[in-house]
Amino acid sequence: MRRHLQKIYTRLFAKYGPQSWWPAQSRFEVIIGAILTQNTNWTNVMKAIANLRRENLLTPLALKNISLKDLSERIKPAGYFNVKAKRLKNFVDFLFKEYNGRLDRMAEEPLEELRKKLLSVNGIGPETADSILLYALDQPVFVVDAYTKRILSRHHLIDKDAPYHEVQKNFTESLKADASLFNEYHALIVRVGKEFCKSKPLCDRCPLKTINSPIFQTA
DNA sequence: GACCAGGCACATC
DNA sequence: GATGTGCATGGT
Repeated sequence: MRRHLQKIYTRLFAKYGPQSWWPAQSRFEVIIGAILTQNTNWTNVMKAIANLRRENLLTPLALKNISLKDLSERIKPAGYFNVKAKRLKNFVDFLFKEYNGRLDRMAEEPLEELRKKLLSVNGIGPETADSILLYALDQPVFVVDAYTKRILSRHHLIDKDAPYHEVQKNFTESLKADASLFNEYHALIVRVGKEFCKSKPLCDRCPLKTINSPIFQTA
């Protein structure tokens, strides 16, 4: 497993180079994006964030003060707008309740404790929590997403419905706990996934096709 | 007009 | 504990 995961990273980095994630202008914007992108194409999320930016709504205080209805109107392009407006509100309420609305205070929380607290917020699951920890707070936490599972399971490195934590463990046990490495690795997985995981003919041209993984040893 | 996208919570068995 | 379902827009 370790060798495969290291090889996949090397291969992806060689092909694509640094991705320099997260595409956002502030830590708070990273968190907003992490919630809005749940099961949603990033281009739709960008439209929603542009709407928020236009009205200077990308701050904890602004989102605290806007009504649920007004917020959902503005994030419509991101889809699931009623659910997501509530989730954004839930996070902001949490931020004010626990940290006086300040991300710098939240960032002082010990990592494990903070992760637990984030997961207790309704609408923040493991991937969103870990995205916040890694991409907003620069903590060495590996983010697992649908592409991660799809790619590893297609290479027969994990079961296709392996639980989140199991998949994550493979990475943390195989790699140095380095935030910038985890940052690039996840971004690269999304990059290659978007490009090559859409159909079987594409899959055959994927840069990961020739890694020395079980699926190609037995084929 | 299907099908999919950087999930998550909740109902039901 | 496993499985199913609702949530919704915009691009291919």
